[in-house]
Amino acid sequence: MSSQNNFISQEEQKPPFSYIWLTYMAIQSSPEKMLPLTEIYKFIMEHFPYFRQNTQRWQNSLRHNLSFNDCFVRVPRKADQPGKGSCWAIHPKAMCMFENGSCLRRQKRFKLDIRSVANGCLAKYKRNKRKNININNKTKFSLNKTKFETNKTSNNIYENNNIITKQLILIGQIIASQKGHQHLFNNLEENSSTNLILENSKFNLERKITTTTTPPPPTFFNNINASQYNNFFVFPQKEVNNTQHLPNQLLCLSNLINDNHNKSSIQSPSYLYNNLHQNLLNKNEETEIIDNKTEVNQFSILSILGGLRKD
DNA sequence: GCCTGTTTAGGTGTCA
DNA sequence: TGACACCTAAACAGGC
Repeated sequence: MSSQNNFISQEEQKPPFSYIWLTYMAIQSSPEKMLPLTEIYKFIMEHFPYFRQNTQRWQNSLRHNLSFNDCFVRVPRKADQPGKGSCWAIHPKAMCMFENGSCLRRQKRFKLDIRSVANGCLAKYKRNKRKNININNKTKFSLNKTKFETNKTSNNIYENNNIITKQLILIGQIIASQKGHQHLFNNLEENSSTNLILENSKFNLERKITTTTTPPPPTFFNNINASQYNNFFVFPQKEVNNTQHLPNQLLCLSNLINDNHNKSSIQSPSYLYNNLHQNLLNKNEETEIIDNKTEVNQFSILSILGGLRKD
């Protein structure tokens, strides 16, 4: 066999990187560590000639990876940034995954429980709708029992779970309401909260809800000019009017957004984040923050805000 | 109609 | 060998 036959050009040889890694490299190459989809495409095609062909195929896969993997988070595009769609960033907690892992296969997939609960509810609904399955609301959105071992002996765990379960339900409700499926969650808390609480006990035990100090300024927002987000976010009015069911984190968030909305003042993510924390600390109820990790709070808020974007 | 984003489904390869 | 990460195709929705 001739050496010529063995030669594989750059266009023919697939780079030894998974789509997750390629996306990671693209995002990390940007000054703000976030890129819109088109820029991610552009980076990959510029650096890897293999991807200049069959663009439809790999771009579909790449979009699938962005949506499917929790290590990627969607953040709103700046007001002065042209183009469609959002920017994509790496979840800070997922960074370690790229530091010492294989570029082809990670040791473990990065997964956010909250998002998967909310998305799982909607996915389940859509799937059943497509199959014309009529399911009783009482059981439709319970969590997977095999995922969380139950511990029914501790009253404290039960109480903590009640708070977190409400948050999970609410996040699901908010996301669902944005997509017109709010009615499906109307009776969820009354009918299945006990199951949810028990099923979540291990989940919450691991999180070890603890007191927090004021976090350092979020580095993620350092490059964001607050004025670019003027009047950007709004909270669903029906949730604001129903405050007795709002957990503290979301209640404060809702108040901040709507107060500022009425005053036509700026509601930048960094403003909301900092004031949200301050409000919680003032109320001395920081133990109810769903996750005391600074980065997670930033991205939880951004994630929620992304769903509430007012165009 | 195209682009972006979400989700499902089925397949392959790798690892413990 | 099963679990899981990853790839691919495709359907679909919503926005522009």
